[in-house]
Amino acid sequence: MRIGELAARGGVTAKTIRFWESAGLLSDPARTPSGYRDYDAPVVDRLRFIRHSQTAGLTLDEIRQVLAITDSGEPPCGHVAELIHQHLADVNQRIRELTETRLLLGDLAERAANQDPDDCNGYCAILQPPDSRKESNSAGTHP
Amino acid sequence: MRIGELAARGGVTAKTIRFWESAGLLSDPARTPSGYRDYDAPVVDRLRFIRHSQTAGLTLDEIRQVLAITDSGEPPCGHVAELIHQHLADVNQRIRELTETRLLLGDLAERAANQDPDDCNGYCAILQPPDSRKESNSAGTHP
DNA sequence: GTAAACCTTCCAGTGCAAAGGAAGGTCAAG
DNA sequence: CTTGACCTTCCTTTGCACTGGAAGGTTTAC
Repeated sequence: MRIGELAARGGVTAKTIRFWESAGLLSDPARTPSGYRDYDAPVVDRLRFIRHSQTAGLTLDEIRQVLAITDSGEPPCGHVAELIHQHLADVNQRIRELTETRLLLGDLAERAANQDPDDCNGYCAILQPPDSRKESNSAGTHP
Repeated sequence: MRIGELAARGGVTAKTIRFWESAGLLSDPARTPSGYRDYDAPVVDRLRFIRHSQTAGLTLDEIRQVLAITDSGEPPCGHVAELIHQHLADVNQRIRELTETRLLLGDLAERAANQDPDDCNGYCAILQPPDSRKESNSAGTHP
């Protein structure tokens, strides 16, 4: 199978396959006499594996490491479990941050709804940090 | 005040200030006779405003637009409200995605805990997509 | 008087994960 | 025989927000 068909079957572009190859996620494929890449069917599974691992939040570099261990014949379970726990922690942290951001945005949206434009002395009052709204503002650059 | 002091007061680096200036978020400051940037105290507020807007999820380009409107003397409330609602939607979407990822990772972590390395025929069984571990074929690849 | 700390401009690089395009070679159908 | 789809390598660009470094000028402290 040539790269176009593999790309279609794996749900990626040919560009992406060449890129993954150059990044060490795919080993150098066989070539036809004319130099075209010639793939076996199982490579489709490998592509799926990579995409699935991406969905789980692993970077290409981490996926590359897991694949290298897998390819060595060693079961990568310990390494993978470690990566997963690390990512679980990262994702939880990111969710916490975003939840905080959402609260902030909700507050801003509410404020935007009852904002009198005349109160925007200095910088837009909607976007002012809370601690600089309670005092009279000192910002006044108004070119 | 020179750039170093402003940086310290604004909680950013001097490099960042020059970058923001080049990106149009800060107007060209006055200069000392020797060419050093010479800032007024209110610029600290502007830095804070930028950082706070970043926390709210706005890009530098969007912040630049809001600041341009503010600097024009026009109240940017409508524009800002629109940006905020857009970002609220983005953040909610991102949280949904991450929550899904967390579920997936939790599942993977659990699987990793009771994984027999011998079951890793082919690729690491922990990271296999569910539909290739079972017979059931529910095609549901999501971004 | 000198050394350190600070400032200037300009150019290049980082990280991630590709996408875009140029210049050319190959393959199958009509 | 020609068209056009597909393939090759190599190089550049994207987006975002900086960060690093070189080469030089200025200010401040001792």
